[in-house]
Amino acid sequence: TQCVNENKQFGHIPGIRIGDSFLYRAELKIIGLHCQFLNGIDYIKLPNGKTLATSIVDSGRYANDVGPSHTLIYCGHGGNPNATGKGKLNDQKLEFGNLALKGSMEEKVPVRVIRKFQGKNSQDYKYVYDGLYVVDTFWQERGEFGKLIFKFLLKRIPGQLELNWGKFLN
Amino acid sequence: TQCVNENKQFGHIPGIRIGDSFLYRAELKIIGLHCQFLNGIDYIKLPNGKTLATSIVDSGRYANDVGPSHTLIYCGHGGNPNATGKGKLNDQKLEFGNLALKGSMEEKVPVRVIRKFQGKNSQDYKYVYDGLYVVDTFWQERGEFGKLIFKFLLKRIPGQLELNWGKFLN
DNA sequence: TAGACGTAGA
DNA sequence: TCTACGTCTA
Repeated sequence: TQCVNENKQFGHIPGIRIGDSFLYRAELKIIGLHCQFLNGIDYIKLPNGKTLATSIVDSGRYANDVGPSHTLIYCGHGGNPNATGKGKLNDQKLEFGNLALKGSMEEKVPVRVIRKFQGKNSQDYKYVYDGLYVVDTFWQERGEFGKLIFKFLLKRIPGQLELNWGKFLN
Repeated sequence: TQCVNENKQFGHIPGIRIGDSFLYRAELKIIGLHCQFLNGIDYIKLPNGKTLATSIVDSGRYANDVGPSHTLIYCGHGGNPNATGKGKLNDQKLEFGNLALKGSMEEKVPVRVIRKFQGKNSQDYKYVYDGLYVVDTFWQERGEFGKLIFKFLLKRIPGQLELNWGKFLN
């Protein structure tokens, strides 16, 4: 219970390099890379009450726009349980992780991005640290289930080690 | 994905001592103490097709009969989803983990026991290795939801380091 | 108490 | 696809 989490931090985590891979969300949490078991967006609440995102995980469950490029469109959370369209559907609200990503944009504070690479077999996957991104902008649109969702455009900070996508996709 | 799991083993795990504690089920899996994320009963299938239990976790979610003694009554799995009485209720079947515990009894192969000690706060808990037990006998009875459940009586093998229960309960 | 980008195995 | 003694936060 005395987890690294209590010292959540922005930016790179000392000792963790871009391209480092992990098998379990629990590892990300212990290491401090992403201190949430299930939630895709982790954030810190500042003394002034404002929240800023520290890290996001793209695991492929949401309709994120992802690929071997330097930009990433990440869906907000809430409203569409499990992204399956089953359960109660609601418009997403600008709260919690969504609000934190907006805060990160306003303050221009970089967000760690962790990507899940999924192979053919369900057990064949990895979480890979992809480095720091800046939230460029965000907007609302109708999701596949007709409800409003947030979309955040993130841009990878230039000059960071390139991720070898081919190494993880096979 | 190359997990220790592929070398599941019976008996003590080298390097792990009675009283060692852990925070996450994922740790137990990585270490090889209990190679199941959620399931309470882990087992090995022998070449002859028979299954034997390697380890069980008592997390307090089932109506196990537990206490600082050298015996333990462990409920079988299945039939009562989440042990909440909600969802489909069925009689438990003598299959999977339940069948494996029966096998362990017949072959007198010791089973590792891991206990979850839960404090007042939900985050205040530990999984503690309690050593090796032998399945003494088992029976069926009606559970609180009217369905048949299995109960396994396990006896702690004498001569092992005593667990300091007071250390974990507070 | 519900809800969240969880994992593995049958 | 489903279920399984998950884990945290709001």
